[in-house]
Amino acid sequence: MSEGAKAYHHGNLRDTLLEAAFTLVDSGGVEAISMRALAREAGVSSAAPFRHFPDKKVLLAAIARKAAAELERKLEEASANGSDALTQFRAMSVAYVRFAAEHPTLFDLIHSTESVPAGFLGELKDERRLKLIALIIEGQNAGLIPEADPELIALTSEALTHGLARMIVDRHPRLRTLSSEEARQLALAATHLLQTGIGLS
Amino acid sequence: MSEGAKAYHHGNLRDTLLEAAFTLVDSGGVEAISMRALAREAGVSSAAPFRHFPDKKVLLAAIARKAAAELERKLEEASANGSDALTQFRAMSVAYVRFAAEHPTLFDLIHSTESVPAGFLGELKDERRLKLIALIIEGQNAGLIPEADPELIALTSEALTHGLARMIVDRHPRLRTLSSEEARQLALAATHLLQTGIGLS
DNA sequence: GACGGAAAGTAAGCAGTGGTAACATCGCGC
DNA sequence: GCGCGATGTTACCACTGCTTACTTTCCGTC
Repeated sequence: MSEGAKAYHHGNLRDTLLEAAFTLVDSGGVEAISMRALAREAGVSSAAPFRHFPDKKVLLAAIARKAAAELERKLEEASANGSDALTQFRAMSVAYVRFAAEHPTLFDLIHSTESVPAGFLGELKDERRLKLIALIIEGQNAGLIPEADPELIALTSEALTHGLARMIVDRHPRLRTLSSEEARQLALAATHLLQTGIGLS
Repeated sequence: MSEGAKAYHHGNLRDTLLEAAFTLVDSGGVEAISMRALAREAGVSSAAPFRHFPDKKVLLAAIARKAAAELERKLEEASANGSDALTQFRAMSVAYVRFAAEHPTLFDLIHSTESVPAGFLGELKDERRLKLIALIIEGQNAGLIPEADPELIALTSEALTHGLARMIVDRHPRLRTLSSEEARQLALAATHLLQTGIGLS
């Protein structure tokens, strides 16, 4: 097709829409997007998007999926740099909180019930949980982590990091206006506290 | 006004709307309500609600406020039964997670950024944080809690319980379909783990 | 008790939304 | 080269939040 004349068919509308929606959600939240606005921006009629996404929820799910993949990539990347199991474990916690601080609306979307038909994303989280448990066991075998129920340790640690992340996203009074570097420090301090224990009986 | 004839003025539209909206959100989430539907249900014209709530966000904020008050009441109630500071501290954590498990959409609304102009609710959370810190110091004075930075302990504990609550609300693969009794047990186990520590250096 | 303004309701309408149906056009495989 | 499925388009529907202009009621003041 020629450059100047706009073709009847867009070419790769699906990707264009997804990309635009992704950055819009990242910067302005879910409420910032509408099918029609996306269509307008892509220079296409308002019904066109529905050829690629049966309804809005499916679009949101696709965005969530993309965001989750991105998060997973960063977790992967973070843990890859660690030598021993414990360091990897910590690095993943920090990366998780950091992602939430840097992309709050995407983080929110990933976990919003509506957008997820409990399929792909659930599996992703499940996979990560298994990796976490594997890391813990590895750490236990290496004598770095004492013998407690790995599942409970994983769950508690997940809860702590997820909680920190959520408190940041939810603008907890103590944590609002937090840089990602501060988020890193906080995550480290909290996980350290978890690891050493408060010391109660 | 007579009983049978419907009066021009509703009488207490504001409360009626708020109540209806509250239970609707509780059972079906934020998306389940619309100004017009509420008006219809109250037997009133679609413009009437705007006499009492300037816009939808204000309505949602009012609901969030009500839900937050309810949550606070339950926390109060839970801690009132405890004898020592530590027991009260634990009871509050459990009550918090329990509320999330029982009223996920309300819990979500309370923390959703949109609905809250960072005023009343922020103060509530702040107040609770102060009470938590006070409890910790009290526990430290009584020899129940060792001498670590009370603020950090409070924040970590808050993160843990908030994280558990959120994981339940967000339908974490491991925690979906969780009864409120199971939520109680989990909260206890996790806080116990936090308190005794995993034991890492 | 009349009365006048504020409070609380109404009808009508606007712009915008998600979504559907019927029709148009393109491009690829036979 | 043609036919069909994928991908567009236009026109529409029901619905939403919200506003404007008008009406009715209540309630305090004289």
